[in-house]
Amino acid sequence: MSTAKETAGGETSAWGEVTPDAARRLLIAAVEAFAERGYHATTTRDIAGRAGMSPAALYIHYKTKEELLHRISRIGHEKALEILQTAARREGTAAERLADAVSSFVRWHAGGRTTARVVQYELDSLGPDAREEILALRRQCDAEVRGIIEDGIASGEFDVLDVKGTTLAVMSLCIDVARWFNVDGPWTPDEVGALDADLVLRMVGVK
Amino acid sequence: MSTAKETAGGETSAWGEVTPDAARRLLIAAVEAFAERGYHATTTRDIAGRAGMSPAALYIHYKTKEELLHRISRIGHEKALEILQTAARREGTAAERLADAVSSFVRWHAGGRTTARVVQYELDSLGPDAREEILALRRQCDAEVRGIIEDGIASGEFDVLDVKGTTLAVMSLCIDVARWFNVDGPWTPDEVGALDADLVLRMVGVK
DNA sequence: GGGGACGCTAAGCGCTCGCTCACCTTCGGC
DNA sequence: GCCGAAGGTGAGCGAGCGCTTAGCGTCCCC
Repeated sequence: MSTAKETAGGETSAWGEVTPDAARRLLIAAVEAFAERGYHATTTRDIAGRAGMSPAALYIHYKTKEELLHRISRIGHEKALEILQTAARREGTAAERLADAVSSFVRWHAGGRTTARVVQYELDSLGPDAREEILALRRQCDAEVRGIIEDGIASGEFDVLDVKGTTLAVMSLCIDVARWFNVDGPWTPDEVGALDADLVLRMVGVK
Repeated sequence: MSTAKETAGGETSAWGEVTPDAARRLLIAAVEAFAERGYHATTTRDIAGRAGMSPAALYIHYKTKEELLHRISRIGHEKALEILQTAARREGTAAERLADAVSSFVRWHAGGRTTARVVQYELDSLGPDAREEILALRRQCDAEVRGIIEDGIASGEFDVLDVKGTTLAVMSLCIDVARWFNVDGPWTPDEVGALDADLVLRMVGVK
């Protein structure tokens, strides 16, 4: 549904929906800065500088520094949810859909590590209202994965003791990729995705 | 070895080695503040205030705010390594030792979530030299787990395709507990430890 | 081709940060 | 009973923070 662009690839290609051009450049600069140094260690001067603009330019397009984080977080979570929904709703067995969900979700965390880091680890830097909005999206992500696992149990494909706990463990495996994945490391995002998909199938008792 | 106190329990009980008393109180205050708000969002006035002292008192016991993080990080990593070494070197099959390592490591991350959060997620806030020192400890932790997995493969207990990748996945499962675990949630640290140990055994092909 | 909306900058405001310094207390040793 | 070390405080420094404001160029529209 919606757009049909790259799912797990380019870092900057996913922000096409942000306009005008200057606002998008600032947002991409903010993603990079937040990912490298963290939200609180990043200054508005740093963001504006990366975007090739003066510090004041930021406030033409965004009311506060926090609004930048909020926008990044919401767009990122919406993308993550879209990835999981696509995998959950496709044709195939529960095992196939779970493997698809994990591998594409992991690919997104590895390939778009810069974005994923901000999305997954800077949630607490948001104010209460914004955080609650993002948490709702995160619960939807959990629900998509739990749905697939429940399907697999119902069809007899999976052997799972604790649905909630296993769901959380699957999410852990995917999300933690954003913490350790290194672009210069020994793996490509595809390889990590395939590896983790295999491990997850083992966790739910397939094969 | 060394002390024989609680492994996964009380937050503040593990800092007995820090003296004098005022230095320990400041360090515990720093752990709490860093865990709640992050290193960069925490002020030295906040730390001193939590310890019931004036802002200047901090600099009698620590040269900089970063030295506090460094001390916390080193002691925490040493504790984590000790937990994994104890499990790796005990008697028993590879499966028993792996389950022991995962369950006690997860218990530490869940029960001591405040400390574990700082230890696992504030590494990048350290300067280059301190970070490199901590990374060496982290590599030792990985090596302990990888060792158990290799033992299990050699003895024929485990069926693992990618040793390095599987090791990383096991660590991910344990470490990510510090991100999501909630003291007021539905699980005790013991329950999460047992659940994750079971899932890890499935990942390495036991049962 | 004049005028207003838009996008942006230079300068700087008020504030809080990490950290320092001059000074004060407490206390064990002789 | 005096003395120096150890541990603490109140005040405040210079710097850098998030954000604002006054003003400048560049378009589009009629």
